[in-house]
Amino acid sequence: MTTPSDPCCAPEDPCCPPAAERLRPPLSDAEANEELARYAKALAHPARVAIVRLLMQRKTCIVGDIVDQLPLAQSTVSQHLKQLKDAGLIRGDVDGPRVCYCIEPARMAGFMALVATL
Amino acid sequence: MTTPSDPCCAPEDPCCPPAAERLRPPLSDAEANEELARYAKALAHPARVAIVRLLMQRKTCIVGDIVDQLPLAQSTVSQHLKQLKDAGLIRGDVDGPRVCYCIEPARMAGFMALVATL
DNA sequence: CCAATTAATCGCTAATCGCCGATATACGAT
DNA sequence: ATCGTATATCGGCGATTAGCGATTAATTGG
Repeated sequence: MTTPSDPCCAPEDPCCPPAAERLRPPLSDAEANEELARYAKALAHPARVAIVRLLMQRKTCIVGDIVDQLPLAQSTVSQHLKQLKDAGLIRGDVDGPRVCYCIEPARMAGFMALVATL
Repeated sequence: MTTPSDPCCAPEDPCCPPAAERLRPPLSDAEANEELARYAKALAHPARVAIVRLLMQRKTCIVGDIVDQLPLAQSTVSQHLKQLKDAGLIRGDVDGPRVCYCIEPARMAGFMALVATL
């Protein structure tokens, strides 16, 4: 079994390759703009930037620990997590009564690549 | 006089160093998050991404040409330009009856640097 | 099975965004 | 001085965001 202290996104589960990697059709100019805008929108709030940074630091995906790190109500943090997840930048895995979030490295790399094209 | 065809942000006016370069005090973690969020918010719309890309391509800062490139009303484009300007990513110089916008390279580099810290 | 814990979702409010047409402002040309 | 062009700003509309407390759903421990 997986160790209870590091339940999801463990080393043996690299946290990304499963389904997300599509072929990336060339991606037209307008599409690239929309995709970059979507990522940027996901990061357009300090709390969400903080969450992403937190998840980048602790490889182990945290849960309600995120709530403790932010001066916001649990429901508000949950909404921010949802936005990041909808944008594809993070992923949430259910682990018993709690949920572990972790970065989607490929998406993050895609975002950085798009920023670099500016 | 400057050539009428390339009125502002001309090579002899590098378009950035005048006033914007402050000392950049170390910038705390929370401040970095807020700054990154501000930049991201400015780019959180496809039209604004398109504007930035346009300004990066044509070194000569364009004017209402931007309006012609976008499927939006003049007033709407003006609003987007204002948001980019307020975020510090672009600069607008009055040139007679028209206004020339151009990238603020230092700010753009700052944004990319912040993204790289994620 | 029941209680406790965790996270997501549901209203709700206030604020902001995105869009537009219309109006105001600034400037050059006549 | 006036007209025309080029931008910015205003007012208004519907949609979205950000925040919260309260509630619900899921799961574990007793």
